Amino acid sequence: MVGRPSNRDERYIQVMQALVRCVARFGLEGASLTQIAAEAGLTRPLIRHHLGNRDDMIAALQDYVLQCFAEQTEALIAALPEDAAGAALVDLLFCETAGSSPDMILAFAALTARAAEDSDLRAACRESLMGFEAAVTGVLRREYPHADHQAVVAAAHGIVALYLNVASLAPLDMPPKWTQTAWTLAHNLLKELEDRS
Amino acid sequence: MVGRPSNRDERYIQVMQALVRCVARFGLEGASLTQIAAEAGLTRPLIRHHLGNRDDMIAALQDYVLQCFAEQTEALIAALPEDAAGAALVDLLFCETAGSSPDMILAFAALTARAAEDSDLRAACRESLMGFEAAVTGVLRREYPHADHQAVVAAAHGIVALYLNVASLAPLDMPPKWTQTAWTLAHNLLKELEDRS
DNA sequence: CTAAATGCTGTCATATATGACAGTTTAAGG
DNA sequence: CCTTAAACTGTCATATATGACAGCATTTAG
Repeated sequence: MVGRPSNRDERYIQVMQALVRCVARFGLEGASLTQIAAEAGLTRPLIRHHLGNRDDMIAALQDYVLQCFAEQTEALIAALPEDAAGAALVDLLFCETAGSSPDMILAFAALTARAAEDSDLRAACRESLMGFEAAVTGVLRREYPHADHQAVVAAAHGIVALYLNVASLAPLDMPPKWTQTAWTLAHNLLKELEDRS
Repeated sequence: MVGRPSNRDERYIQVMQALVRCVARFGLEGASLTQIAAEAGLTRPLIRHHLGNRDDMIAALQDYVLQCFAEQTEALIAALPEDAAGAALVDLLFCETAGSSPDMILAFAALTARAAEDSDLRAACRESLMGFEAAVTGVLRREYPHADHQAVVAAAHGIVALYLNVASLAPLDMPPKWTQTAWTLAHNLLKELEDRS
């Protein structure tokens, strides 16, 4: 092989991360390509060289966000201990930075808004979200095998809803007490499952 | 008074409703003024005539959305029956169109994203949200006066989180079972309060 | 009928964003 | 050193969005 080595993959990651940050703050159409490039520490012609025009970029963003979601979910599940997996999951989601970053959740929300007009995107987002809930359901089902299936599904739904709520309202800088209430509530959902096992 | 009668107030409402719809779909910067005007059934120069430039419009949108939120919350609370107010509240939020429309919630979410860079807006959104939670807390506190205060606050938080989640994911057209799970979960929060009263 | 105040439209200039591409530079292999 | 392939930059043309304003139309009071 002859020629300068390619750094497309690194640039791709670099631009996608910048794009996630920009979309989280300014929305899908809010950030100019120049802003995105600056956020990535690059120039506009360069990011175009690597990623194509704007439509190509947002198409790439869709893949990136949904794939990151799936990967981080998988990693999160894999990192759980054998015992008290549910409690560990909740703690990871709410306290640590182990889950997806708020910016990623906000970018997902921006995609969600656009999904109203793009049936493919809508299906993909739906699947991604259901996958997340299913993963949480799996963890709880394993920890509380004797609990009612519907109760487990409901608990997983509640935990996911509380998590998404906290993440998407992160820009508001809510008081610690507020965030803690969400965390406590999530743990209560677990405890209720335990009591009914 | 001499001169043609003013219709500023009607035009204001008309444009704000169109703006809410556009912002819900395309984000704060996503919709052009021409699109907004078309959505309102008007022309671009006309909406400028009544509402000023773009910055004026989004400033007006902030007031409009936050005020609508407060008013609709108040109306919602006022419409509750004496007995089983909590259950009625949940039913109204999830089933009927009595609560804020999904578009309004999505517009609020768009404002939330911008709040990261505007401390006044951040404080206003925070206050609006806390006010909503406080209103729900008030309803529950009245229905379950002997329940632990923290438990009531937590239940209100959970109901609000579930509601916001359902509303902001409305564009994904989630299956009925999913929405119903959120509804059931909200009712479970009430039941748990009742059991501990 | 006249004047006044407001609603409404057409149109221009400007700013910004985007797309495109020619040309330069850099790093590897032979 | 020479070739090659890819990264990178400068710059132009175009499209779109916005701001601004002059002027016309409409409705009311007197």
